[in-house]
Amino acid sequence: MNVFNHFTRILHHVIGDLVAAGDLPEGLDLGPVAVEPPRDPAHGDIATNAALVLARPAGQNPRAIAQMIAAALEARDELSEVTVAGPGFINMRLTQDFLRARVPEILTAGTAYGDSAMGRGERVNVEYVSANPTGPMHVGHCRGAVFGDALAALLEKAGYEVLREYYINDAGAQVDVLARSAYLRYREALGEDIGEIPEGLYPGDYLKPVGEHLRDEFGDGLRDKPEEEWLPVVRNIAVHEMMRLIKGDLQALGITHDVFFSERTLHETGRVEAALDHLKGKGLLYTGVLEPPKGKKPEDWEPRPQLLFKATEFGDDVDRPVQKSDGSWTYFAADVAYHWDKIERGYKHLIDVLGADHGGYVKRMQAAVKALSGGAADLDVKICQLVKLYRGGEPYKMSKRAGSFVTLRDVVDEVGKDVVRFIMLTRKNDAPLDFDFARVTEQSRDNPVFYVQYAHARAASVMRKAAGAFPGADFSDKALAGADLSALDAADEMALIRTLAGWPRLVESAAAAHEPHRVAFYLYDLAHEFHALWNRGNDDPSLRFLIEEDEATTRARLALTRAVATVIASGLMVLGVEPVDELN
RNA sequence: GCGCCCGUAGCUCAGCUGGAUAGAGCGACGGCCUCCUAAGCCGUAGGUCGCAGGUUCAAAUCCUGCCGGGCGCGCCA
Repeated sequence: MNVFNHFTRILHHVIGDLVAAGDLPEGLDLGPVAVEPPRDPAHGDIATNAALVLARPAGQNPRAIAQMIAAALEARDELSEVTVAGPGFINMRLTQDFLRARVPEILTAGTAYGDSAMGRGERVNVEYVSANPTGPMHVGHCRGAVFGDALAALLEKAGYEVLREYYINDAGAQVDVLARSAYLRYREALGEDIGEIPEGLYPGDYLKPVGEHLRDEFGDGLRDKPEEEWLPVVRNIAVHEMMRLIKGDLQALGITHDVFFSERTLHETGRVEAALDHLKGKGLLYTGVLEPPKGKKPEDWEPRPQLLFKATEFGDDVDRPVQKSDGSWTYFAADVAYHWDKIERGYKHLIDVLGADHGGYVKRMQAAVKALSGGAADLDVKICQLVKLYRGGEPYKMSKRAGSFVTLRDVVDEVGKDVVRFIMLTRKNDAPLDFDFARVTEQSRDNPVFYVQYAHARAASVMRKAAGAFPGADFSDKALAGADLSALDAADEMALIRTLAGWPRLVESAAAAHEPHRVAFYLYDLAHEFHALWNRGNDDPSLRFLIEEDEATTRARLALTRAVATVIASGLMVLGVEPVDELN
């Protein structure tokens, strides 16, 4: 149950009754009415601004409205206290029984606790990673990869039907470069001395196996052919091999996509022309001359008529070219076709996860989606800022030219997938992130992954001890869900339950905002509360979870412990991190 | 020059889409292990929420203008 949605419905009923009784006017907009936890817990468990936002449209004093609403709410037996505070806030306090009832709810639901129907099964297309198929993934890619994957899982938890998609940029000049680089490795595999890899080609060793693969398949059959003949063949194989590499890298991070969409197929099947025709049919394509950007005029700039999309009609700053001077389509044109394809597949909600260098791309793509769908589809573009690498506080230098860039695989091998995933989500996506190898492998308290894992492991530890202390007792979740919880009454125990009860709301708000990092922060806070409760037992043994001479109290506390572990596991599942029962 | 993002404690960052007295970690200082994992907990210190206006019952949050940083700006993807 989302407690806040529950009381939103109750509040709407109360207001409806007041309208029916003539105490409030009809036609009030309840949209701005918020039911949320007060910032200061001393104010209660639930607060609403209803009286404040209704005062003006109702033409009444906010405190007077608040009094009427509060009087009606006092009849609810979930609430132990209803007060009007300040300018007209209504503060509510939940009864202990209502809060305690969340514990069996969690134990019964298991990690499905927090699942929401908010998405109503609506389909969402999430495109992420989409790294160029020219080599293994490097660290720069892994933030977007983890972010997209966690966002997809979060949306699923919130009740959406999610498709995870990867766009393969296999049509541009860079895959021709890849092909030439692979061809060189092919000649090398045939025994030729190729010397230094020329400037402009990819120098990495990862192309050597591709060269050997080509040799094994074709012998020397490609060696004396002209480039126009071997290039398409080599390119296809090289791209395929690079995608195998990338998929392996992604798997190391625990990421799988449902659809790998090839840019090349858009060109080969005429989908680009079709999409542009579609725009042309709406009168949104024209031939025109663009102004050069002021202050940063390219040397070789010359005014040139070109085919433009009227992006300015949909909020962009300038109209955008879809055709290059040699007649081929721009990357944008293909992307227009790609997004049109998504729309035609029935997706009304599109999300693109892109790197920071694509920031300037957002408006034109949103304009295109608006134009293509006639406003029926929306596109949210999540920009992931750069990850700066450190080792022990020192910036970690990378040289792409020397081929010494850090691969995603290096990072995962060194610190583990769970650490990489969690750390990538400890910043908002649009804030830069520092990643320090030394710190995240240290397993110290400033490493949030281990902090959260430790809480989960401690919970598991208590359960192990309990089984030994009470031989024959049934401490299964099913049994604990039926436990008498009246022993749970301390302020910090109730506070912990409140936090647990906030998980469904957090799922919904994080999903609505497309912000999976909120899950990571929530788990950190939850772990902190649990650690604090745990340590209370160090000062006062009667407050420990296991009281050997009091099974009833023990059962109640174990139920709470399992509820904490369950919600942590539920959250970690969204982040794609394995909960552990022991640390080392 | 234009667009987008960012600016919150010494450092790294949250702040629940406008709520009440702005929070956490690190760093500093001081406490807590014969006892469920001290990889933990508790306390102290630290703030003109970049600056100035505006919107309203209420602004770190929304609007405008500046200041500072990042990314981008036709034939790279």
